[in-house]
Amino acid sequence: MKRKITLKHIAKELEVSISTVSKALKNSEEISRDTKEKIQAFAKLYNYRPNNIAVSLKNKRTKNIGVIIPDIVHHFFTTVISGVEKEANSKGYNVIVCLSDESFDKEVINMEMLANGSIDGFIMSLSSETQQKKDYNHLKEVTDQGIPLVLFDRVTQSVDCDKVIIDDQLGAYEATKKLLNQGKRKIALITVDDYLSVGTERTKGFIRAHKDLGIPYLEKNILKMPTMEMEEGIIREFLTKADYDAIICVNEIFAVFGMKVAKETGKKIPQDVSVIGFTDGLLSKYANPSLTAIAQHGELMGETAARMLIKRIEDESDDEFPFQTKILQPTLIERDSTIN
Amino acid sequence: MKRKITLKHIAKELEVSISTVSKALKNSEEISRDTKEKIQAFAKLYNYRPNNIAVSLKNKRTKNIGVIIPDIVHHFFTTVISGVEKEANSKGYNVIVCLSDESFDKEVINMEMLANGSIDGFIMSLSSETQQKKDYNHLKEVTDQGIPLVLFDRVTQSVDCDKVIIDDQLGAYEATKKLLNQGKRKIALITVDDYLSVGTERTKGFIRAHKDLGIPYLEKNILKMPTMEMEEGIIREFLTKADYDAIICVNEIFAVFGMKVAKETGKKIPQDVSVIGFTDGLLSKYANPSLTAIAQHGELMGETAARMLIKRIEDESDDEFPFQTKILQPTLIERDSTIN
DNA sequence: TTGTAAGCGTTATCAA
DNA sequence: TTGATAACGCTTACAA
Repeated sequence: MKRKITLKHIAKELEVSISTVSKALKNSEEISRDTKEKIQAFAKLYNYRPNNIAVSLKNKRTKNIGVIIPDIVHHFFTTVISGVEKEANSKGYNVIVCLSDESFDKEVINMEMLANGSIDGFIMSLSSETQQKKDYNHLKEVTDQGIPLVLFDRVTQSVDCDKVIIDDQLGAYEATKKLLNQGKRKIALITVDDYLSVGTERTKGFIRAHKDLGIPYLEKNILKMPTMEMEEGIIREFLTKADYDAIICVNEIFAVFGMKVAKETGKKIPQDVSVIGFTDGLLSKYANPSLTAIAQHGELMGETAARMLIKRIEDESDDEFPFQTKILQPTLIERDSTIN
Repeated sequence: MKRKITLKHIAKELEVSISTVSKALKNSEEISRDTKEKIQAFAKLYNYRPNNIAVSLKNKRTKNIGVIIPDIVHHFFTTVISGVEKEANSKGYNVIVCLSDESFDKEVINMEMLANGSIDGFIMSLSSETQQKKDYNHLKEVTDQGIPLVLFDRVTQSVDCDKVIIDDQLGAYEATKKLLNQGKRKIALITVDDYLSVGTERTKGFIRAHKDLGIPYLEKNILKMPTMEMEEGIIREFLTKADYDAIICVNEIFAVFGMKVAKETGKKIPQDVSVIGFTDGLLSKYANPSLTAIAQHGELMGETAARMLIKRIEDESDDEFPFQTKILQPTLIERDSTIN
């Protein structure tokens, strides 16, 4: 077993001091060419690499970014990680991923754990429990300590930090408007309870589109699911009883399932019922018929969040620049579940 | 901005030595009750938390696990991460996720980066490029340094380490047998090129099932895709020309798409054509008709890998126990794309 | 019962 | 041009 080699080993072997080795490997002007060459050759031969931990302790920079997300199974979060990874890696950062599992406690624990020196900054999306409790002390603790934080997608007004969101209201607005313009008058909306920021916004957009076009929306056609978790029974019951000619859903799983129930009850898609879902993931693409979707651009969101965070981390100036909220534009991807 | 408090601060404030503080916070018997209480109260008040980096440097233990996977968009890898996270967190470890993007170079870079002290061990699945090149020096370097490594799913014989795989051959074998037993005689197999370990194994299982039942398999009904990436054109062309009464695919994306093409050409599923896919993900569950799938138990795989790794990491005994390869059993989940 | 000092692997300042 | 030393924050053997 080849043990990892350190500056000390090289120094002893070549009978120079540790600091000479350190400088030589940094190609410092202070060291003579001969010595540098000798040391560099030796280091290369033994494949020397500085120990990240020691460097971190010294510099108080870990080059790690902590990402905390509610779950990893929803395609959207996956794409965000992918974007964060990409941007972070290109700037020499690693990504530590923690899952809160939609639990407040796990979110707090993970945050505390990482905040004790493991990372230079956080990128996170709030767990549903956190949004429900409206308890953001753990976030404030972290920002108080001067650790940069970027919230994305599920954010809160109560914490001062950089944010990246998509214009959820606009996404819902445009989807709704499209359907209304095509003559749909009985649109069903399957959304989530208002404590989830995305639920509120999307519902707002839905209502606003109706108002703007002077068409009444049907209160009883709005279903607010308790969480983003699939509960087939609730959706099935709702759609069985409701009178609708279109469905808009807060995520693609609900949408695909809604489509299924509609078909089961003899409705044709998109002729009888048009369906649009949030999140443009694999499900939407490969559903049958393929699903018209509101793309949330998760990868871009991740990249943007990472870029903002790294800028904050690497900002040397003492006068802090003000926090920003970047709002990305959703895109309607038209497929076969709506009339084009 | 509240700066992070250290032992030094507490020591100075309470006019004791740093080691007294350290011991008091560890509830050491050496320290008097009075002193301990005073110190603990102060630490609590100021919310003292030891700096992970300093502890890591001292103990040569980071409590971080590095996970390197080819991509994060395939549902299977996502579930593996989820399993690793779960097991790791429960044992006090964080998970650092790196994506190789199926690239050999990125795999090497990520590994080197993490190997320099950032993690206590690796869990990884080989990138396709690595399996193609058959160059595993980066893995050997790491194991030579005594860093534990657990390979999962895409593994290689060439590296001595713990491994977790599912019995891919068996999965394909059983799926094939089921179809043959139902009278299907013209099964099409959409797999991947042999350089990917999973491709080889699944093809073997397909062929073995035919042999065991004494039924000839159709060489021309086997399509080997260049990678796991979707290339609609290739699959569409293949299925358009082929004469088949069932399809088995190496992943659910291929399967769902295969189903689509079959339907487009007027075939009924499952009456005319039965379809089975590897990976039991969201796509399979919500496809229409829902897809019979060979579950790879990604979450269990992740948990198992993490458990094996942590055992290795925490093993104190000098006589190393031999490397293990755990083989998980796939499960056939029957849905509507096959006759039950 | 408390404190001193060495050490983990680096970097950086200052002295030789 | 090189080296000794202190420092990052913590742990621990040993001394007081």
